Amino acid sequence: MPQLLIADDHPLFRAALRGAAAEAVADVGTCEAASLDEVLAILEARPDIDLVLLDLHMPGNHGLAGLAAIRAQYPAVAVALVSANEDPQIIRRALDHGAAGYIPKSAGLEELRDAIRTVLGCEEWLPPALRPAVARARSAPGDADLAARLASLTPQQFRVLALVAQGLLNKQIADRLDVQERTIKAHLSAIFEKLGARNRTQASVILRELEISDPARQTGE
Amino acid sequence: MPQLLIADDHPLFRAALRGAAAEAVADVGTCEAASLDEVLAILEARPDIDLVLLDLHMPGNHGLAGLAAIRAQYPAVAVALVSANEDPQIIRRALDHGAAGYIPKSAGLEELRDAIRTVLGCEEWLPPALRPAVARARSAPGDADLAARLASLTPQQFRVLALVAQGLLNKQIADRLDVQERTIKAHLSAIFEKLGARNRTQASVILRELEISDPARQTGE
DNA sequence: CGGGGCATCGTACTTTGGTACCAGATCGCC
DNA sequence: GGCGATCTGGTACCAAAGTACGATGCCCCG
Repeated sequence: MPQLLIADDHPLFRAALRGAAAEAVADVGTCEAASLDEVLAILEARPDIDLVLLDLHMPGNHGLAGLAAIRAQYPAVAVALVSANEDPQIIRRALDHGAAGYIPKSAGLEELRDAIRTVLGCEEWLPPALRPAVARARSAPGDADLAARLASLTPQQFRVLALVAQGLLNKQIADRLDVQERTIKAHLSAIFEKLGARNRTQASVILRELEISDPARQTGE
Repeated sequence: MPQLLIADDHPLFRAALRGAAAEAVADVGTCEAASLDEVLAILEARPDIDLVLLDLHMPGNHGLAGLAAIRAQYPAVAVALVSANEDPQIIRRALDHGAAGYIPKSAGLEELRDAIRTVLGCEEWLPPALRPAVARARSAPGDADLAARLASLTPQQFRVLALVAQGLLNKQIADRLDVQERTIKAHLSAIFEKLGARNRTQASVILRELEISDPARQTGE
């Protein structure tokens, strides 16, 4: 019985996704989250989750940071993004960062069902209308590389990086994760090595590059 | 003779703004820039600039960072933002951060002329259609505070902060600004004090909060 | 002319960050 | 069982960051 986590801050839209999932797959279990923190907490508590439907823009998740966090901490979980944005460049970036699918909020019920079924079957799904454009879209320079670097982080390393990017001291991070400061230092050395950074500030910059994904540049002008 | 700096990465739109400015004010001098770096270079070279028309989204300037940079480094220069985004919340934030006006790209020639005249006369200008909505919009919590803190930075301190946020070492920043490392440390202590940060990473986080202002998030859902 | 803000730099010190080299424990997998 | 990856930690050392006293000169403004 496949387990689905629906992450969106709009209750109505969550209900719509839940309905589509129930119609798409027999005996599907669903749970819901309204913020990125909730998503990570649920994933931690329930290792049986197979798929996350993740809103690109929800509290705690601006851009691709949430996707990268889930991919790094729970590599076995598939993530399909849900967003109003239909820019092929953004979709390209999402796929580069390991998204299993990309569902526009403008999708109809039929498309929604198809998408959920496909992604649960471990296949990639894109809106049919956008497939050619996405195929044409070039990956952002260095973006695939960035994705590979971030994906190479172990779950614990990703948590450390996230706390570093908030400006915490090593000691504070150690307390938060319930380990010794020495261990944090070990993780950080590995993180710098993998990301090609030379100090914590540069590593923070790299992580924050995911948070921008600036749709306005392409669509807003 | 008022001096105007037009900052937009689209040559056609620069031409339109230049034309409107010429019609709006007799004997106006204009120059142009296509990136934030150019803007700052021109402001450095020409202290006679009175007003900058600044695109919200141009190379090197994603969001309000460019506005804050100009306000901190050249407090005497007025800055009017130009953007396709018409979200009252964003406009509110821009005003909180010291913008002299906000010109939507959908504005007609008549509005454009009016806007340039008004702002050059040291008065605030907003698109008439949006004035009530902006007046109603509450400032983002802590945003006015953030603006005050950033505005209290001296020009040199702002440059130091910008370099810190890129992950540079104190020594590298010192070389870049052609001073001793000790001086950078002095600036950083002052910056931490003003921003309420306790280390360089936290200061970077504060600076990067300006880079968001993501139109698609508010309008696209 | 005095005061204040700004920028510059000096010495000495403490704290934090980061590296080098190392090793035990666990777990999944071939 | 053996292998590799991950997480954990220990000692030691050096570099960088940040603080605490200080100081000089400049420029603007009342």
